[in-house]
Amino acid sequence: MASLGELERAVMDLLWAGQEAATANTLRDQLARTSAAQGGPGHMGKELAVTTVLTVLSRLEKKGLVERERGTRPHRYQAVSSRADHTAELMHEVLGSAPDREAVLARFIGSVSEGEAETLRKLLGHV
Amino acid sequence: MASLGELERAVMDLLWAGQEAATANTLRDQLARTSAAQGGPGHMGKELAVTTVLTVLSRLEKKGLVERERGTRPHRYQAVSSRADHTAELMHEVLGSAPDREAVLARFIGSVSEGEAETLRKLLGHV
DNA sequence: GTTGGATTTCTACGAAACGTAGAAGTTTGG
DNA sequence: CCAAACTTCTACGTTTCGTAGAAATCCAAC
Repeated sequence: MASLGELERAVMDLLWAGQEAATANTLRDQLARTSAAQGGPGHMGKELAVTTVLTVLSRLEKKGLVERERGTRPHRYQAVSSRADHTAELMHEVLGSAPDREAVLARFIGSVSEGEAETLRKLLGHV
Repeated sequence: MASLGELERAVMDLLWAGQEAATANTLRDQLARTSAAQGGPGHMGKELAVTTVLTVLSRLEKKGLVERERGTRPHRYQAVSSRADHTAELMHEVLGSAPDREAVLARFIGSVSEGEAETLRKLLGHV
């Protein structure tokens, strides 16, 4: 239940990018803009129905990725955890399903850039 | 296109576990046994139709996870890459989609057991 | 306090993925 | 050549996701 659809991911990207909680309407507008940016100059951003955005937000809420403030009238939505946290969690999920964790880590480390290897060394305390 | 269904994963687990390439029939029998083991003593392993297994194998082949020898008459199937390789690749996929790779790695490392941290230090050359 | 516009919830439909397998076609040992 | 084994084709039910209209709800202004 971890993977996201295309639109779900786009919404999460917006929520992760913005610091404030956002409303469905705001998100719909931002989605139009970002899709326009991706589609090129001539490609006008497609306006989704606000109900579409709300449906997606509800699904994301059910998945535990988003929470909403129900107090305010236009409900405000925000990501439950940061993108980095979420992605790291995903990585652990992927890793966790393996009986041979060490072997996986070995392969994983083996194909990491030198710069990132350096980062990792630092993060690991590197006594 | 990276995620697998339940049966697809069960098949991959068998292919990863066995060293030899396996036939659809073999896999069907093994699937019956392993599902019986999971289901408990009273739960007799459900025999899938061979065509079911073949369908799944074809789908896995299309996904690039499995290859088959077409020469032999009962085709023989095997995993394209080891589970460790595959899982590590998945981890890179998850990580790759993030613009803030370092932050993700930080979170990831932060929630790794001390034993594994030690393993990682060794793997990283630990100069 | 009623009403209209904004907002949310409910319901729904089409496409794709997956579990499942019968029907039909192909291959091969005898 | 033929039957048994094997593979491919076709198909259906379920779940997930993009998409959104219809219905219900809420609040501000009158």
